[in-house]
Order: sequence, then structure tokens, then C-alpha cells
Amino acid sequence: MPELPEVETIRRGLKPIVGRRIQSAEFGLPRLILGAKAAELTRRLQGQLIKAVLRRGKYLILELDKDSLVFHLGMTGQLTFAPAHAKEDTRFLRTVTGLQKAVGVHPVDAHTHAILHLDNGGRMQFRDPRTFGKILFIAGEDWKSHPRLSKLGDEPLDLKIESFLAKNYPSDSKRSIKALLLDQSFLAGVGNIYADEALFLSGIHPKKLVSSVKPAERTCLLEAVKTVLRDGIRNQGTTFSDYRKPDGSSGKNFERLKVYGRGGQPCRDCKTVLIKTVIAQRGTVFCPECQPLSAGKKRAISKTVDKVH
DNA sequence: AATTCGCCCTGTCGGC
DNA sequence: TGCCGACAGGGCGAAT
Repeated sequence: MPELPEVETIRRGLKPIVGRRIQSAEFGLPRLILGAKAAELTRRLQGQLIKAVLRRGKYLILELDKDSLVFHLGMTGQLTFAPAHAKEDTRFLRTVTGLQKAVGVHPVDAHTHAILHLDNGGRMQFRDPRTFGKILFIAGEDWKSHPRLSKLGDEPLDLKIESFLAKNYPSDSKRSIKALLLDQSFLAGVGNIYADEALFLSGIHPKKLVSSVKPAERTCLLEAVKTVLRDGIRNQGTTFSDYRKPDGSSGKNFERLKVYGRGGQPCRDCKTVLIKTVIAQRGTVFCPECQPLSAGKKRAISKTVDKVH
């Protein structure tokens, strides 16, 4: 699913649309659109300048002349950019021996729910097979006050960890640490993949209670969150099914993952079989050896420290 | 007030 | 070969 690194990669890949005007806009499935009806939206967007493409958590924001258009990619959302005269490329999604592999600009199909035609002939397309995504129309420029965005927690890559923890860590919480990482009002942008990866990197069991994670471990965990997010961005996102960069190509982070999607396989560090379970209503993979529930094993933590730095 | 749970949705995959 | 159930899960709103 598109998390912070994927959305950030998409944001960077959409640079070509900045400074262009929207010549026309088309919208499909009404239930994906919030804040305006499709017809009204089409009218309102016509002629508006795309001033900036921004990211907040997992949201992608188009700042326009007068308004803002915000996308959430849910699980399978794709935002792609096709330059003028680009040919349709039907190879965009193709399954070959169980692996989806393709590059190029995707075609308009039944899963394409929005198209922005730009004044230079280019177009941006929103495609989402499982339709968990959303398109928010926000009148005016103040998208930060929108109910869906105002509740978001800090940007993990911006924060100073020590002060963040002192101010925000819910020391009395009885939730699992994994549930906290997935909470967008705590940190914005961390999803299931990077939560599991960060917990592995910091040697913390995903089921451990928030209240029993010690201060040193908290710092370590937040450093690990930053590390896995930065690595994800560097590798241009994690593609295991639908995620694509705006040019249609895949991210390269999947093969780098240590635990996500590797349940039943040996730990890359200690060869112990990784456990797949459900925590906080999400599939969760961890290494029982590297991520002990009781804080008895110091090996994991010392290992983490030199991994992080 | 804090936390969990049910639900939305469809392509893919394993089992029979 | 083909059918079918299980599975994937972000975030909202209801329930506890």
C-alpha cells in the first residue's frame, strides 16, 4: 500500500505538472470524491494553475490557484503522469508467473477514476482497482484545516526525536507499539510495511505494550522509523502489487525488506523462521529471536544501534 | 476517553 | 480446469 515513501516518490515524479494549467478534468466513481460533485468539480478546476504538489503523511496535495485537490491512494491507488502524445501502454499491469511486471504509462481503463488534462497536452491519471482511495476537493488554499488532514500527527522525517518523544509519547497507553506506529495522529505516513520494518530494525516485538517500551528503545525505534522511510524513498518505494511511480515503473524497495511479506522465511540476520501473525488488525511479520517480547535479550538492541547508524 | 471492531472493495492465489 | 473461499488492509464511524 502506498505509505510515506511511495507518496513522496510519486510527489517527486509529478514535478512536470507544476506550473501547468488544468485544461479539463474528468471524474468517475462518485463515492471516491469528497467535497464536491463530479460535475461541479470539473467546472471548478477548469483553468486553474497547479502551483505546487505537496505531501502530508500519505496524502498528496495539488495546490491550485484558488483551491486544493487532495488524493489518498488507499491500498491500490496510482497517480501517473503521461506527457503530451504519450502512447497508451497496455503493459502497465501484467501478471507473469505470479509476478506483476511492467513499465510505461498506464492506459485508461475501468479502474481509472480521474484524469486531469493539462494545458501542454500532458495528463495526470488516478487509478485505483480496489477503490479504497479518495479524492478530496477543498475550496480555498487552507487544506491543512480540512478534518481529514488537521488530525494528522508529525511528519516523521521532520521531527527532532528527543523533543517529539518528550512531548508526544503516550507513556500510559496499553495499546501495542505496532498499533501506535500505525496511528496517523501520532506519526503521519507510517503504514503496515514500514511499521514492521522499523520494529525489526529496532529489535522491538510488535505486540509490546506502548507503556513498556523504555525511553532508550523509543529513541531507537523512532530512529529506525526514519531509517526505513529514508531507505524506502531512496529505493523509490515498495512495489509488491499495485504501487507504481508516476511513469509507470516499479519501486525497488521490496527486495530490501527484512520482514514484511517474508513470514515463514528465515530471518535475514539470524536465520530463525519469521512469524506471521495478526496484531492491531493487520498482518504482522517479526523475528522471535531478534524481537523478543521480554526485554531480556540485549543482543537485539545493541545490534540495532549499529544498524541505525 | 481510549481502544477495538466492522466495513468498504476487487484482484490474486491456494486448495480441492 | 474451474470454482470458491481466504486474503490483502487504510481509515472512518460505531461499539465497547
